[in-house]
Amino acid sequence: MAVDTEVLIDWFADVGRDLPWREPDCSAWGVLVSEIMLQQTPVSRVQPIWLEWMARWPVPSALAAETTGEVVRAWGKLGYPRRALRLHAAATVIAQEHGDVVPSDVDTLLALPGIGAYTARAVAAFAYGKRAPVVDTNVRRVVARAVHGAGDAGPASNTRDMADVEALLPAEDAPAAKLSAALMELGALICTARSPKCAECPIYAECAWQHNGRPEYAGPAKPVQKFAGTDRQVRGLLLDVLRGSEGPVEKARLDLVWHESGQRDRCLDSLLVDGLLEQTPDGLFALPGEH
DNA sequence: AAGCCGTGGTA
DNA sequence: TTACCAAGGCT
Repeated sequence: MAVDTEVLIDWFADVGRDLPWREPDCSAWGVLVSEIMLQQTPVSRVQPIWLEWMARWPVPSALAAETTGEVVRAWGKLGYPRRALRLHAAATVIAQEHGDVVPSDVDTLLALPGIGAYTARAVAAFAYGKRAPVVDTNVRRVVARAVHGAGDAGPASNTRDMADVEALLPAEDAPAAKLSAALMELGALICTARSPKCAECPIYAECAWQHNGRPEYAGPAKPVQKFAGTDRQVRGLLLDVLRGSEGPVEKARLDLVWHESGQRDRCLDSLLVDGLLEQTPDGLFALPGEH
């Protein structure tokens, strides 16, 4: 067997990080907020913001009562600020339709904005101790190596990836949820993308990748996202002006952040369309609700 | 379903 | 320095 469930669960209990959203008294809301923030953003950058949010908005209805502009401002530089809008929208639905209680059912979670296949199951498992295949980039890499003997995971295939993990999960809810956390932690701490620490791996002896002689990744090349010069960069620069200002600003101020006017205006428009910015009646630009 | 959506750390 | 990487989701 390529994955020794009990060994992994014990390993996680031993060396798993003491992250605040893993504390036994952390609410399901706290878990949900952490999962959204952690989408594509490292733990070290999420932790301080998460602590601020929990102190300020301890329940979904508290966040829902804020303007989206204030939420975007508090999101800071975590990146992908549309996540903040979706979390605000999810909090609103939870407050209004679910009695301010984060749902525990995967399908109900999936219906909320910003919650996809990973996050829905992560909340079910980590907040409610349910058995659900939690598949993120770490787990995909661990399974690719330990189970399939490959150097890394190929392109994601939701159905197949979840079936792979499902097959590893113990039958009972509690140990299954523990294993889900352990698989993620193994990928984050040991079975990393670059320079995996195989000498410290709790399942080294059973790992199919080791048995295969640690072959290099042989799948299709993974697309590399550019950043410099993209709309993503320009949108970030524009939004950063508003995050750093008390109130609305004139367009001339925004024009300073990027030289190419066509791209600049396209990005400004897309921010308005997304609801990350608003235009005031007198033509200034502001975070939504902050004027 | 391939590409877009931020930001910063690391090798 | 460039390139890769980081608890994805949406269209």
